[in-house]
Amino acid sequence: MTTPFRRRGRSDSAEGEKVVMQDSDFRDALNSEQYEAALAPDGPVLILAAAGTGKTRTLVYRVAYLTSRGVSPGHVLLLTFTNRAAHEMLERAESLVGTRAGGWWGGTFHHMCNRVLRRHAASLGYPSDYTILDRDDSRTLVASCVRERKLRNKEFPKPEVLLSLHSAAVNSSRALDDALKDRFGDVDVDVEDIRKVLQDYESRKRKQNAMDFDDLLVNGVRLLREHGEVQDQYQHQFRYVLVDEYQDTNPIQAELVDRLAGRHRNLMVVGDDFQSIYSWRGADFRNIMSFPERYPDAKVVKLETNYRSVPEILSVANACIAGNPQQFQKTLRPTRESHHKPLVAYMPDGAAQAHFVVETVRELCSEGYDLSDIAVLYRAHYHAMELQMELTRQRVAYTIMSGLRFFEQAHVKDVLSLLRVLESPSDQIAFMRLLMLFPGVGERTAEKIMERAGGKFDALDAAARGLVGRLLRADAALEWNEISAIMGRYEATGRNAGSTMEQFVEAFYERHAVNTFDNADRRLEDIRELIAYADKFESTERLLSEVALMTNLDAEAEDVNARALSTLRLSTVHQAKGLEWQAVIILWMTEGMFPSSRSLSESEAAEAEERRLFYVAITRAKSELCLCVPQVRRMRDGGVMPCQSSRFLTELPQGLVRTKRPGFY
DNA sequence: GTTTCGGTTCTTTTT
DNA sequence: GAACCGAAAC
Repeated sequence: MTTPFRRRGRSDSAEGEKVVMQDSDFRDALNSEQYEAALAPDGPVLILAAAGTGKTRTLVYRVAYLTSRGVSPGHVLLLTFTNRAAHEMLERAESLVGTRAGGWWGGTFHHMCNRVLRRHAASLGYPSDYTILDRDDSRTLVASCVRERKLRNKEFPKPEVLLSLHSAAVNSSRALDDALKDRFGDVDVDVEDIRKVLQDYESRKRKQNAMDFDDLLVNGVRLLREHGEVQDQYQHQFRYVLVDEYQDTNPIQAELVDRLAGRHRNLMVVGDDFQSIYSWRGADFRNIMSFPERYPDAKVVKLETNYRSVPEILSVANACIAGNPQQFQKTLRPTRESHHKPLVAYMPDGAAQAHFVVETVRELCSEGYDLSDIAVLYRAHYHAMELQMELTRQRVAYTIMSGLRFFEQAHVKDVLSLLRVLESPSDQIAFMRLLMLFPGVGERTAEKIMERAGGKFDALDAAARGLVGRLLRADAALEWNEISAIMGRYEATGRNAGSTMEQFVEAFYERHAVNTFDNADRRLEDIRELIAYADKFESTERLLSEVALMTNLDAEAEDVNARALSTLRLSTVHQAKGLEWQAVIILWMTEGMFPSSRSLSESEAAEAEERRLFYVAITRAKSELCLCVPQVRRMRDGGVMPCQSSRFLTELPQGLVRTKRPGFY
């Protein structure tokens, strides 16, 4: 699908030079639906883009269109949910238009807020060098609040639960009570204690000048709401606001968008209510449903022509989603030639499923597909454990979009904690983490040391470092002194993150890792990568905030690798959103697994969301789709649990799929 | 009183 | 794998 002007954008245009695009360029590159959307006049626009209908393409051409009309890049804001989506969009737009990077404002909601808050933090009473807490940091902090209030009996909810309650309340701007009621119903919980702990959490974040992911959004909106002059500034700046995956916005994000676009009202939102799969983190697809009411003059364009999948796959997708209530009606219209029907394979158990997948992958390869054309998708990471072992045994190369993100791994966080301490004296979480690396220091001792240091630790202050050394036991103090020397040199090296981490690893962490982890080699390899990565940043502070927000970085890096190295791709359905493969295999299409029984028990609306998730999974496939249904689950204790076919399969009309029963003898 | 170690259990989805 | 728990070790 190379277009003439994309090549022109790459080769003919010098830096910053604009490529003039004419109406015929757009007509040639877009179908009539896409054309109508991309060249829509000013004002609010809602694009309902069903799966595989060229949504990104349309947005990219919208940006090109604006540019060709002389809109300066600095006046365009492009919001997406993932870093990957942002990169893809900006890259494609750049290659089309020929403008060099750095023009448009583009990125995730969290990035956008961070960028704005760094500039205006003072208005909200934060210093501009606030730290960002990732999920693990937040958990640690909540756990510490619980411990402090001596609530550690079994009845009290775990930190994760407390956080998700808090987040649910914050993201949908509701009272904690409502969130509690949703979660626990009439189960007896101590509301007061929960409230107190969460208040402690809030005040400790403030004291440490830290924001968690939710704070970035909440404070971003608060800044605009409470400071008219700041809101004015950005409303003027962003003459055009484009939002991708609008169906996944939560109320805070929707407010942010409304405010930013409030002046010029050139707001284009793109989404597909069928693909709304993030309600558990506050996303509300009613945002997209009610867009035409909130913007009565909105132009609505539907993209329904599907370029991705063969008709047989689209029939299954259309049938699967038809039963969901309250959605915009859209039907995927195929453009591709007819192919064979999707396959439903019944096998005895998980082991047979793993075998079957390997076999199927080999067959597909012998039919001419490359390994990188194939993906295995599943509802939850643990569904793929057995398959991972089988792939390793059979030497099939695969990359996994893992559940544990690169920057959340213990060893990476350990090394980064040194930088965090150096950059912000009030970062208690990082200081505690650093202390606990030393022998004989656990939670209690670390807390005591921090108290003695006055709740702060200025790593650039030799006296403060000396004090900590004296509070450690002898063997730990020896090691501390070496680290102390490295901290002392930090300023002199020009605050060089890479070399500081390098020294830290050499003087201390390498030994520590070997003694702590059985796979120290691999972890140290990660750290070397981290050190190399750090060199790309102009300052340590930039590195740290990027790291907190780019938890997905490895997935992106791996994405490139997988394509280059030709490996099979394993991924959750959530992480596969926005991607496509020639062949898709979906695991564990059984009741309890997909739909997940856990999520069904959470809320009434869960079944509809699981069905949308299944829809997302199916619509990733271009030509081949295979659904696996193991008949039993073997439990750890040796027990056997019979599995029923997923309701998403049994409710399909007759005749849409082929069936097969491999592995039965 | 704390830390550390070994064994056991259970895995949703993410910025 | 990692989080949790109980018991041994410091």
